[in-house]
Amino acid sequence: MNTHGAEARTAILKVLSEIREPAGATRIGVELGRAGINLSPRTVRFHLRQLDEQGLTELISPRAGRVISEAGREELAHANIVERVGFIDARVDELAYQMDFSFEKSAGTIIMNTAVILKRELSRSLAQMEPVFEKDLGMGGLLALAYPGETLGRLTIPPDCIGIATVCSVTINGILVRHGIPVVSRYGGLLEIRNFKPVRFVELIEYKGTTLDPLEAFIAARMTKVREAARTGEGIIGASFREVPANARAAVKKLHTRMQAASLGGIFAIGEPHRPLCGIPVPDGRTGVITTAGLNPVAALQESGARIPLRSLASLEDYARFKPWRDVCRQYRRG
Amino acid sequence: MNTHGAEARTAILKVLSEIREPAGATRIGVELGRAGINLSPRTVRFHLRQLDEQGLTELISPRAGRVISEAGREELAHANIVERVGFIDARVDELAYQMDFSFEKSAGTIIMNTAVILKRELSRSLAQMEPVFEKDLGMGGLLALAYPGETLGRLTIPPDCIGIATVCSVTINGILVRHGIPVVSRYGGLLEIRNFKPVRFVELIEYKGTTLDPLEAFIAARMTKVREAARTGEGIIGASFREVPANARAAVKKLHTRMQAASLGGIFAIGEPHRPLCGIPVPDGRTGVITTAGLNPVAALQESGARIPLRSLASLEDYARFKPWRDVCRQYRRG
DNA sequence: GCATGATTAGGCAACCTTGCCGTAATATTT
DNA sequence: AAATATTACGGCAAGGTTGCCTAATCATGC
Repeated sequence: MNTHGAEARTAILKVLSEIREPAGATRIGVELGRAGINLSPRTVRFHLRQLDEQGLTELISPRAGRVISEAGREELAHANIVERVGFIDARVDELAYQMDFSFEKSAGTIIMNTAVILKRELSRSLAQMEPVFEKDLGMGGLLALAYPGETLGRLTIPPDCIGIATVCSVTINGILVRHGIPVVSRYGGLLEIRNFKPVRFVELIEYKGTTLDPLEAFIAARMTKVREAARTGEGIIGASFREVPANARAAVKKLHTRMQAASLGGIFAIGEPHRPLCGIPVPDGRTGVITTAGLNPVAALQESGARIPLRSLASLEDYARFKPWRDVCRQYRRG
Repeated sequence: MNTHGAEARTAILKVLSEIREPAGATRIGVELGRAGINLSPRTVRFHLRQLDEQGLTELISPRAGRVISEAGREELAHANIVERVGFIDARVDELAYQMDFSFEKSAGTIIMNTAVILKRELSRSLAQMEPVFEKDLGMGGLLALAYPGETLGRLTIPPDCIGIATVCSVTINGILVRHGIPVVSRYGGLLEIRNFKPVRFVELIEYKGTTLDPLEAFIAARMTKVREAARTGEGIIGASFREVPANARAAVKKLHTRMQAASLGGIFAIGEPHRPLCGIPVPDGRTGVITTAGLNPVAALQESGARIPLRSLASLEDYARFKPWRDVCRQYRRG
């Protein structure tokens, strides 16, 4: 990406001003990556030196890196940066960065999706969702219900309705990132499965190029066949495609085991380094990872006819608020 | 885009092998652009000379350009190019290139979208669609119906159903391209309108990064407010965002007038060179163009409750098959 | 207090990208 | 047929991008 220089430099200034502490080229490079600007650390250093010469940045020490100078802030204020229109990838990274679930404490925040159904539909709805959890086609095995007047993130449940919260698969990003594994969320899509195994993606939308969550779109458009998938092992479910560094492959597998222990397992497949996974090519040095959509159980509901308002990547929520799906279902049957 | 060199060169070879005639750097650059690889003519020449040196291409004459050599074909066969997964932008360009409507003859093929409704719903459906055509929120004013057993592209109308064909806004691309104006289809989205004028895009999906037509997704997910838009002038309609060279701005305006004369007017707004249009930034040297979705009338139907199978970018169809919407509606009322 | 390891910076070199401009071959017009 | 216009090529130069490698600096552990 030959990022017309000046552009790269303002981006660097911006990062530096947001970090608020000295940073080196590596760190800055990572932050730039979040904004969709991919530059090697060396290139960042190249530009940093020019910024130094212009007096816009200052070298603190060859250990700490640089900070933005007063002149740099000035410059940044003048350079009117056209803000991006709010594409989903930004939100994904933001939420993944904010969540703070920890295995050690088995506590913290995770990212959730929400849906709202009518109170009188609850029994039928849980029955629809059960097989999806049973066959592990959702994101882990947790579920939360919210009653009228309660809130799920910024959503308040209206009278006669029930809020359903599922764990969003972006929670996986959050966990990986917290363990030092950078994750790129590439596509949301529809995954064909056969014998409960992934076969190929039939539709894809790139996170980078959409303001609407792809999974939300696919489910709202009723393009899934989650019920059938849960019943027969063949069908079409929501899934997303991520990329991790090839050398982090083992670490990801290990973390996945721990996630499963916390009922947060949602990794459906991990590819080989630089090998296409389910038809999706992977750049050199990276490995593809497929995660199942947290909304899959809700997709099953949608398929059964109801029109359900749903929101993926809704907000952060406390891990403690979620319960194993079996418990939720059992509890409801009793009460 | 620092296209790792070798990659650029194989891409050039591929273009050259598909063109089947001598071509210069400019021509090759345009073709590369279609594949999402943007290189300046000069850069293409740079690589061409290297290909010459490797004996993979051959200079015919400094007027005609180059051809691929036998060795070049060999090389190309070895370089296994991972084919892209079938993103929409490719289909857009393909269809735009294939259609051959001509103003002079007022005949030829155009690109259509299809939808299928129940026969008994026809009357109500036409009534729903009328205001949308009336207020010019669709793509032009043409419409075609197909009865059971007839076909629309590869779609055969089932018993008791009626097929509805509308003109796809990609037809505009086709017309512009045929008049030498290269068009880039950037986003499909939802456009907020006020007072029948475009205000801003509320959702966007990049054509380059999706396998599902964005408009199809938005309409199927019932995110439009076309009925309201037609009734009150305020609402949310399907629209797409295109880019044309800044210096073609006048030519586009002129062509739009002719399109309107052929009932194919669908350009909703043309921006200023390099100026953001409805919140979307435009690269230097280009101008933004907003076109209304051909499916907007069908979106109005969908909003009214029915669940309508629809397909955008369905196929080519003869211009003669379409009739002015007023005629279609009148004819149906009589019969 | 000193060795070790991690992190950062920057020199060097190779290569990619591109604007500008002059030259050459061919089409088109007069 | 000659003049003009068009189109393509490639030299030149400036600048972006990046891998490789070495030096400086700081935290940490012995």
